[in-house]
Amino acid sequence: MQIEKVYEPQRFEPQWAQWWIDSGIFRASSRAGGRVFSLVIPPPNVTGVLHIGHMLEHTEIDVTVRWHRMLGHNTLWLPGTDHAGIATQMVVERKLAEEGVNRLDLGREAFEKRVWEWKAQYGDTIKSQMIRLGASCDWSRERFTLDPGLSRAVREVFVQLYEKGLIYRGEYMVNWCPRCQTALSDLEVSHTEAAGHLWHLRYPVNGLKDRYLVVATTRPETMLGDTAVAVNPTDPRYADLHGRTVQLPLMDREIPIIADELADPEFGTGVVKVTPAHDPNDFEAGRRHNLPKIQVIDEHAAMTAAAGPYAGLDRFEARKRVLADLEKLGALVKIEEYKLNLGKCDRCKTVVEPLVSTQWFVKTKPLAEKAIQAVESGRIAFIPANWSKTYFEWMYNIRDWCISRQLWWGHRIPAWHCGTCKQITVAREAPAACAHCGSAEIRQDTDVLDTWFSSGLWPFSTLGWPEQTEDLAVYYPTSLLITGFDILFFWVARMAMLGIEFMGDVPFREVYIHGLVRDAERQKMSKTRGNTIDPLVVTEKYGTDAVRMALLQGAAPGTDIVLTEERMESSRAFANKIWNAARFLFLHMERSGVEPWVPASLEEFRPEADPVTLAVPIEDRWIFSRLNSCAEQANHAIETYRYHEAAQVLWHFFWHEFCDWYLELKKQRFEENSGLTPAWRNTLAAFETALRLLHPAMPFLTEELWQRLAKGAERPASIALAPYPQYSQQGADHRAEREIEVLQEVVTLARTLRTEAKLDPKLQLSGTLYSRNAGLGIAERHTAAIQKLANVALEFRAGEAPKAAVAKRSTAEFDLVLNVPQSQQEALRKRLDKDRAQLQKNVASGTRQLNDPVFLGKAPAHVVETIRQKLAEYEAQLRKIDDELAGL
RNA sequence: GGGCGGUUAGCUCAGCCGGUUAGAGCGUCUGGUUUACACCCAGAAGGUCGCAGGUUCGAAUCCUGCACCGCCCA
Repeated sequence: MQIEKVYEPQRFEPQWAQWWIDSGIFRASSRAGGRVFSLVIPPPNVTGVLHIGHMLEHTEIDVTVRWHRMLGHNTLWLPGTDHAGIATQMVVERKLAEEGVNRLDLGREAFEKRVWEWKAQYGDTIKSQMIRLGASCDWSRERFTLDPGLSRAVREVFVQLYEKGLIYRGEYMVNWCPRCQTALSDLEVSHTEAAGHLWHLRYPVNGLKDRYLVVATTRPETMLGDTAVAVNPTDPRYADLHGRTVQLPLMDREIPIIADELADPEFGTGVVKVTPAHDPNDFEAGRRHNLPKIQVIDEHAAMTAAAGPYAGLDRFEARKRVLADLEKLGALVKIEEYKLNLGKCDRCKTVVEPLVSTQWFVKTKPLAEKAIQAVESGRIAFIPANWSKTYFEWMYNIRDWCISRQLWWGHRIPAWHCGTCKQITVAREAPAACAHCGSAEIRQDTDVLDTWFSSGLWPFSTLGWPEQTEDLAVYYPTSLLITGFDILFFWVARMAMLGIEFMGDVPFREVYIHGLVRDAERQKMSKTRGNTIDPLVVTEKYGTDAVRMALLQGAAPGTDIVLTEERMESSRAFANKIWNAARFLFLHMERSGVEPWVPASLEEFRPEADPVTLAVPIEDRWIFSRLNSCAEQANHAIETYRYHEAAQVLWHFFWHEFCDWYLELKKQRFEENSGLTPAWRNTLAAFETALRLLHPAMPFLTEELWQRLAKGAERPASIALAPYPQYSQQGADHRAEREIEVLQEVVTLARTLRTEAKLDPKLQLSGTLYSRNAGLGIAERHTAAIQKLANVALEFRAGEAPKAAVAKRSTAEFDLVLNVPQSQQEALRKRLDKDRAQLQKNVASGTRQLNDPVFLGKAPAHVVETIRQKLAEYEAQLRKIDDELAGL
């Protein structure tokens, strides 16, 4: 039974990753029955690559999913990808540009073909990466948003919403990206602060000599499209001008002065220019006052013919020329520095241009109301709960959703325009004729839908809707969604609205919002900063399990995750520790002539008694009690998404209980050629149980070791299908825990004393342990173990240590005196002084409380009692220290 | 402008529905060539819990204000 000296995950991780998929153990069955746990993946971009944020997300999902699977639940993790309209189209366009081709030259059909080719080439990258990282999803149910079934769902939803009047088409102000050549929703525009200017322009009032109005603008080029100026109706400065006109410089156009709330009397001069074609607020004002819209900037951000002499110029060039010309006219009266908010396209960072155009919209208010209600009533719960506030904030202020995109990669809008009667036919399948006039001269709308429109259906479209499939019946609503806050509005909110509308029930019962992965300086990771961590690179370096553990350790709900090389190194050390614990066991198994073995039933295991003494070895009783407690904590932590706590509990148990104490105690017990004794069965069962506890967090290592351990036994095919250890009341052995605690206390006492006295570690010492209570008897039972672990031979005496004893150290229960040379007195005195100060503080604080009648009157009895006991202990310890100091 | 969150050991963070001497990992220091592991073992040092008030017998924990940092929405 050879096992390599050092943990080398690269040797076995890829094999298990592949075996898990090939063996189909993560395939869900809708007919399996039992409690259901289902979850859909937040679909990554089909042509993208995994970044460390995905790995965090997938690790958290995987821990939860594996845990449910081990609990025996009917568990489904449904994977898949998103077509990511703009992003993917951009990538392919860039690729074409390298070949000197643009998409318009190519034509729509040929372009779409190229994108599909691209998808075929790169579409499986994510999948292979996820497999490598051990994601336990059901690949037989993998979906892509442009699959025929999901496309059908998209058309069905579009048609139904249209028929309900919740989708409309109309001419409105939208965010237009001049580079992507498409409309964007409000969410796809990110606002950044930028240094700019506020230019003050002077417009002469017609019919009043020497009377001018001064307007301030950050975008002077739009003045070419001004069709009014506005003053506040309550502003006395301009009350006499209502109904008059001004003469627009450069264009020499007469435009009205209107009274409208749009003008804020407090801001600037209190007069604003009104450009209904190029500003959303002005657009609304224009509607209120029936103003004409003059479009002076086109969809390429160039000036239109309506801009007169500026026609054809780029918007920024036009700005310079307009300013220069205004200055010549003396119409530019002031320039101020100004911080402005620039709206940029999320994808390409081009400054968006507000343009009036005809687009499709979803009327969101009625959908949002139900989605709000679902969270208010608790049918959807956010974890951490605070995220519901952000959700409500957005939902209450929701605006209609522009869903049409002037792209070629996506779901084509199922609407046909009639060339004859100009009416629109919306249909699930391509109609032969116009539904209104019967004309065959119909053409499908050229726009595609916002990608989020299709991902909004993800929790049910992936399960087969609109077919009433078995999967849909069993796995919808999904149990949980784990995702990032950055897509709370884009995706989570839309799924909530659409799921409730079309399924009549919420799409998920809980939403766990994870944090952001940051670097050692707490910086966000980004390609431009160059501080990204490639999951596959670090996985190769440290092992997937170590990276997972490193991520989990930081994954406290509501906080960001700081991932550093040091943290991954220490996690690898943990993995190495487990590896070596296994190695230790395997070596001794060989010496003892023990074959790999696991219990026939992996449910609860009861440690067996020694056939001679008829007693269960104390360390076995203890480790099973500790396992029981660890199981309780780990289950609770995973159940409540406290991944950091699960990681910590498992880490501490394995390293500092199983390795530091249990295996150290076991070392003395192994015998050559003993065969598979009850004690061996206890040890192997304990180790096997510990591996199962760790499996959701570290699937590869635990599978590798478990398979070696369980060789030949009747058992599940994989540790992933073995039961997750559970707490049981009978499993708690308080007497065994007390025994080992005493042992630990005495051993630690002796070690501390030895180090403090700076004694040769190899020197075998003698000493005396004193105690006034039953602890003495317990310690005495473990004389041999104490001797071995602390290298000290003890005598045991009832009562207290002699006052004058030197090299003495005490706990509440014990005094330990080591027989050491007299030369250590100064070191001892320093330590005693320090301990004394702390104890005096404690005694003072306890005494104050116990002398306070108000405290005694109001504090609960058990608190008072605890303090009373503690105080007595402090006082006793203090007396002993005083005695020892006196003896020095 | 509106909203949310943070400030605890050198670093990264737990703890916060009030109640023992505030914890962990990493780092630091001291010592260690015990045939599982130096990716290790043993031990130690290190914190006025951002500041100022308040509530309470009792506050890192609850309330108010302030400062600084971060994020989201307009």
